[in-house]
Amino acid sequence: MPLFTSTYINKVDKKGRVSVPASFRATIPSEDQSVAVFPSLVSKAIEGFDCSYLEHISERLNNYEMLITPIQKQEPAAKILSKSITISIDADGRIVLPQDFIKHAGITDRALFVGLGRTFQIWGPEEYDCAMAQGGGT
Amino acid sequence: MPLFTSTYINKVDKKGRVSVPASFRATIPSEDQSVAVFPSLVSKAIEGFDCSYLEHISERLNNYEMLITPIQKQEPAAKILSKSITISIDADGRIVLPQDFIKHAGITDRALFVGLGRTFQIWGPEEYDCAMAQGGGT
DNA sequence: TACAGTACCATGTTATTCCATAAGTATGCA
DNA sequence: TGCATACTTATGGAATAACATGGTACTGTA
Repeated sequence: MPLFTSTYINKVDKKGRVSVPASFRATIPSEDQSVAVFPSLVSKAIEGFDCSYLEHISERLNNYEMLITPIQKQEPAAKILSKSITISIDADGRIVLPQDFIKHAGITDRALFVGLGRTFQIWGPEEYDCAMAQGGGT
Repeated sequence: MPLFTSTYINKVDKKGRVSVPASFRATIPSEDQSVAVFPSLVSKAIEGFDCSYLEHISERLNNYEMLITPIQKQEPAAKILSKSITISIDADGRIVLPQDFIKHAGITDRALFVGLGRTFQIWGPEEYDCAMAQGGGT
């Protein structure tokens, strides 16, 4: 079951250190205990996935086309790649989120991990509730 | 293909532990003795199915589209994934239901398993009778 | 030397595994 | 057909392992 599912809330310390939910770690190949993340283009959240998914995003780009296309007209995939970083998961199962990512998501002391199958998101709990209340409810 | 059928009532202990009906276990592939469950989006019940069905739901999502679509506009499949957990069935044929799932279904000390073919539901017996009385009965 | 980043260790809590028992069901034999 | 035996199933409790989290020590860098 290589899917990210469920939601978890973990604490974030002053240095931006936070535990990755154990079930998320289980879906990441044990060889490269690391994840790729970038600030969402459309939400106050951090998007995340395992690193192999980066290649999947890259395949959407025709890199030659990019050479002759103004940056304003380039695909979202280009923007995603330019904003993504890979973070390694330490021996205790934690990652350190960059301060600007934390700021983008409005995270203070707690992080909400949302599993979405092949990808996941990291939210500030309050921001997530707020976003879901604005039409996310079914 | 084996199907979930019939209904069973089993006891739930203080920790949320409950036996999965033997006939349900028989319909789950013996390799991964586990089930996926989530709080129903439309009922006071817990929805359940074998894990391969979770992948089926995941395939409904285009995760790349998700990266450029606000969460408020995402389809129900995203919500299901974000609420689903996979629970392994222990050596004694039991699972542990999370407290918030139990609360959602109004379960106290007994759980009603309802077979629905490819999927099943877990209800509090009283809530089920009540729901069936309100026009659900066929 | 001060700082940021990283690795290491320690602890309380929660979840999982193991063992034991009882009840019910099917099986075999006289 | 009646009775005894062996299984499966459901359930309760206790031992064990995993997880999340806070803190400290080490590393390199400005």
